[in-house]
Amino acid sequence: MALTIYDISKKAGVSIATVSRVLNGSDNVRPSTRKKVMDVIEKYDYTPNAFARGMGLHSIHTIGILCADSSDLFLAKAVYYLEQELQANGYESILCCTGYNLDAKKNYVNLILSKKVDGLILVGSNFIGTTEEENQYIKDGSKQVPIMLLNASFDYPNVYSITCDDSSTMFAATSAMLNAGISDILYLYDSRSYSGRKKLGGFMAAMESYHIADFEKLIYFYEGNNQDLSEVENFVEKIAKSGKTFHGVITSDDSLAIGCIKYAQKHNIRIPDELSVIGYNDSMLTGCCTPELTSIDNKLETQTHQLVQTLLGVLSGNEMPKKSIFSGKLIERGTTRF
Amino acid sequence: MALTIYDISKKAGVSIATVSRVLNGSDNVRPSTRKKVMDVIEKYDYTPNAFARGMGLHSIHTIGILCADSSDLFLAKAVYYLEQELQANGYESILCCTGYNLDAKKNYVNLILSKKVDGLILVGSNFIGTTEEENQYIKDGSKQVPIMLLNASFDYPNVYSITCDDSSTMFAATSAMLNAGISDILYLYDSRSYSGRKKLGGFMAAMESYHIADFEKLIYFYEGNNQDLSEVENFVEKIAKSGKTFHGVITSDDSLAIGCIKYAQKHNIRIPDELSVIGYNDSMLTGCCTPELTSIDNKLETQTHQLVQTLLGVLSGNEMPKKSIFSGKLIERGTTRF
DNA sequence: TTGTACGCGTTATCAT
DNA sequence: ATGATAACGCGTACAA
Repeated sequence: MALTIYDISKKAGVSIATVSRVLNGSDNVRPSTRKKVMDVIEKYDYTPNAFARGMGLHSIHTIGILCADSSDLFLAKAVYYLEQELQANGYESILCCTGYNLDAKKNYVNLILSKKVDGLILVGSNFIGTTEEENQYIKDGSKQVPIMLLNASFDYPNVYSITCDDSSTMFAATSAMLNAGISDILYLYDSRSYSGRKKLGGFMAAMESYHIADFEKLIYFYEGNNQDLSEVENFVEKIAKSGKTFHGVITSDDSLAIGCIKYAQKHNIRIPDELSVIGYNDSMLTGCCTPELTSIDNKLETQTHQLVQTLLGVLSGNEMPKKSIFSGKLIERGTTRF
Repeated sequence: MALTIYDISKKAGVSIATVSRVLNGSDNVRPSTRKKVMDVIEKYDYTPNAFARGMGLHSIHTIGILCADSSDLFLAKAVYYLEQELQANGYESILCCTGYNLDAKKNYVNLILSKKVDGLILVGSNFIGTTEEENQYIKDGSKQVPIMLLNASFDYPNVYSITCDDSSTMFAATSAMLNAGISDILYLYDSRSYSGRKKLGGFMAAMESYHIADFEKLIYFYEGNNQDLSEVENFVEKIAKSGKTFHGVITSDDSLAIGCIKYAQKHNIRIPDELSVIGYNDSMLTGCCTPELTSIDNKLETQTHQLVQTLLGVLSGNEMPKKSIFSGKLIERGTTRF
């Protein structure tokens, strides 16, 4: 059986209150007493029981992190940065992988809230639906703890949003391609999430502002697993075989772009001479192909930093910005020549 | 303030003991009483306080997961599978990213143990050092809870190891390349972890058994970040420029193999005609290059499944295998022709 | 500066 | 089948 505060107090010849004071760094304890207690604590390697502690304190410096799939390149990196920054600030994190089912997410939120976490971070815009009904679970949760949204935005008390301006970033990227004289652009996306809609919106706005006719016919939604690059390649091949022609590709995720490059290489389509490609997220995948993939850096590390700082501020009772919006940046590599 | 079991008992007109019985699915409750209580619980959306519960139960079905870097492709996937399987079995997981510093890991283990987790999973073989001293923290931890090692092995009471037989798998892969008539093989690795040493050992054993002379001169340790593929490419280029020639490459990780392929493509070296390449982990990177990368599948999902089942068995007090070893498999794709 | 005693919300052990 | 009550280990007023 593990030692309790009573055992320590007895061995040190003081009361439990004194041990508690030493433990929690109270000033009102004589140095000699403090040392006496510390010696015993260290000798027996005593650690206070987290449950008993949490009961009184009503918090144990723990943040719940929810993400759909921690093996997704983008989400994994986000989780990593978040965990690191929280840790550095004395917080621990409970991770839950919810999958992409909105119903399941609701249950996970309740589950993790019952753990009395101090805050909740929802990683990825797939946590935000389009209807009020779909977002009710966020409203409910926000009544208990602050909820932080990474890469998504939702207006509600005690809900804070950190995003990259996907819409205007995508607008800029599309414009760059259009300016380079490429107007038959295939747009590939695999998520209708908040962020996914913003990206698509930015693309469409750019196409419209350049008065490109019938551009919608080159917009495709990919249903499959974006980690299966061969499947993506086949998807693109089908589009090409259906008679559609395109000299540019813009995708909502690097993996989709890689699939396009694979397609092009298979058919000896030269990149970027005959086909220009832009991905999204600026992940490690950008470096795995030849030529390397032009992509959009959405400043993930900056976002996660801001998120944790905002959360810490909220938990300290400070007034913090409800929305923090960063600008993405087009990182030009070999698959484009603008 | 959240409702307590007292509030519920009062509203339902029963004692807290009865509420507790309903909550914990005891049989000794009259159906009508159970329904009465359940109605109140649902009406007020009551959830028992996890801390108070943990105090009594001495556990709250939580497993600590430690990994060096949750954004590493292999580790991320492992974490995902583990979290899913634990969740499916009613366990939650606390994730900590420790980094690769052995000292830091020690602190994290203590930290997470103080949270009263029911077990500890160390993901990745970098948690095992070569000296007794380096592994002391595992011995210490195992006195409190069972420790599960994924992709590493360590002999000690209450420590369980799940591994892929990296050594013999690498031996087989190397042999396959040698049988294809390629004997000047560049071996690239980026980790001296338990698993890293096994792989290297398997490679060397194969080379020796085929009596290849001076093969050690083509073994290189890559110090950099394996997610930076261009850096890997440069590393390979330097080796080639130093006068070394090789017609085969075997790496300890897919990312290193991709770097080699990038090098080859840059110099118009035909794959697999002039250069055969084998990676490790069978990650999504295998599909991102043309031709696709031959790699070694180390059965990660099988391993994580076995790990969780073993852990659950141990927690239930069953006698479980101390070591579970699976066989890896060479997945042949376009970068080899055996 | 230090100690006493109570409260936190459960579960578990007795009675009834 | 149900109720009363004692732990569980800690933080913290309040007292000394």
